[in-house]
Amino acid sequence: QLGRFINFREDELKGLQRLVEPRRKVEAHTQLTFEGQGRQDCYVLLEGWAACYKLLPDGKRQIINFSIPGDFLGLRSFLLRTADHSVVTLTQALVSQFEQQRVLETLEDLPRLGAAILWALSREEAIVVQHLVNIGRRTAIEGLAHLLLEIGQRLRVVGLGEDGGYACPLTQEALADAMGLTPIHVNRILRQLRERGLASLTGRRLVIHDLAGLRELADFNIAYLDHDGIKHKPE
Amino acid sequence: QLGRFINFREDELKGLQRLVEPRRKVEAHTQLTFEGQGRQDCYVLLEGWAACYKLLPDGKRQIINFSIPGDFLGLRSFLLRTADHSVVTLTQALVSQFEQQRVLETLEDLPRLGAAILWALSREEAIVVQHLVNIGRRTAIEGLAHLLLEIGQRLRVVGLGEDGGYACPLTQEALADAMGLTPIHVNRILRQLRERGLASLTGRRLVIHDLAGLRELADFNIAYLDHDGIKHKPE
DNA sequence: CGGCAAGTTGAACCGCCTCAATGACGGTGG
DNA sequence: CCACCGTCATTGAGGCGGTTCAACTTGCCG
Repeated sequence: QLGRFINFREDELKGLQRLVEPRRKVEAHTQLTFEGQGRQDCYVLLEGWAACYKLLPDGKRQIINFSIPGDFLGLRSFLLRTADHSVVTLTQALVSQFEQQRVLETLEDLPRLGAAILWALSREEAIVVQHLVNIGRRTAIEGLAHLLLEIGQRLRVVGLGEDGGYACPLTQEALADAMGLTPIHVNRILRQLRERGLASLTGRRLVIHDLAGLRELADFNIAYLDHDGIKHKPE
Repeated sequence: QLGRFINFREDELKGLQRLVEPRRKVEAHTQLTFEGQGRQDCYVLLEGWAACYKLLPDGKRQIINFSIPGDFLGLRSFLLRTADHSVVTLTQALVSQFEQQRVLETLEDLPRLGAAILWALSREEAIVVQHLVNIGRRTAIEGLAHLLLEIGQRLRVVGLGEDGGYACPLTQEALADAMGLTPIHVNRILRQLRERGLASLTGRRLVIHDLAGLRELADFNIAYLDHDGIKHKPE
């Protein structure tokens, strides 16, 4: 995945591989990291879906973003003293773990790897920023449309999206926690999308009936996801 | 500012200094970067306040975060192909500019500098994530209280905050665009904060009357800002 | 067949928005 | 020195989007 940013040299690939510990299979609904924990490792999600979220004292949950295969998990608080969020799997998943200390050591030898991670983090933040706009300044239907389009595009980049839809294990409750809404309202918004002939989410699968219409509604600009790093500008 | 993360060596400081171009004085309400622009430089804000935001087609504005002295401007889209946001100054300001190309070259020689930037970016993202929670899952008064506390704490870290309040040039409109509300509603919420004896924002200055009460209301946990990098864990 | 998680629908309520008007302040020019 | 102006703050009345509470359905799995 990082390879989308720069073309790695041999030694860089080797260094990267040394970092990755054996893969681990994980059940659905398992906590991978907890908010507030001190020592933090970072994962790469190889298969399955996960969500990164924060909890409030009264039990409300805000999902920061959804992770699909190829994404980092916990990259954000990797260098911070305490994790600022929790991560939970949404489906069965396959992950591999990085150790903080070893990554830091490797970074000193392979500076270009650091730049690649910097790029990945920037992209992740661009996604979070879009969610902020979704919640803050878009109506429920616009924001939800945007979210569904974004996920579709990200899936396509890693080869998991087909035209016209994708397998989507997100429950209405998960979507609600991501959008700052109630599951009940998400249900009604999904119905609106269906009745308008734009998209329908039924039985773990999203079908897009009118891509152009959805994009127009959501004001979806692909630029923040489409980049493949600065490969286009070789050093 | 980056020095809060690691203790730099001599050569690293020198390399850092070579990167920084002459300081530039900028008027209030000047655009520093535009969403969608291709070539991007990155700034450090030395004096004054700025805001980073996105615009929607219908003219609505979402402020992503506020920048105070010591913050990077545009760090997030530094490595992305197109800027995902705009930056505008809110007051008169003093900035110095980095050039993308030269930073990338320097990173190869000084890998620890890369780690420090990675840390700064992580911290910035943690702030954005808090805003997401403010807007998504907190009520208007809780979220606003949280935002005001966060700014106060950040100011204190750079030596600009006094106990009991701080100079705050944010208009109610700016606060509204940050919180996903209308200026009118921000006004009413500020009144509530005043009437509850928690804090009052009048004439470019925020006075905090009951810090503990505010923190309780906002569920403010300082951890996401308090860290000073991994200095505590020398390599 | 029983049980649980997720989805669906209705009715009443409230937080925040919209539209509209007024007030307070600092700057500018006559 | 005052009249004028633009920007920001303040307040009211009415409406909409989204919530809350509650009930019922559907689908899956043992």
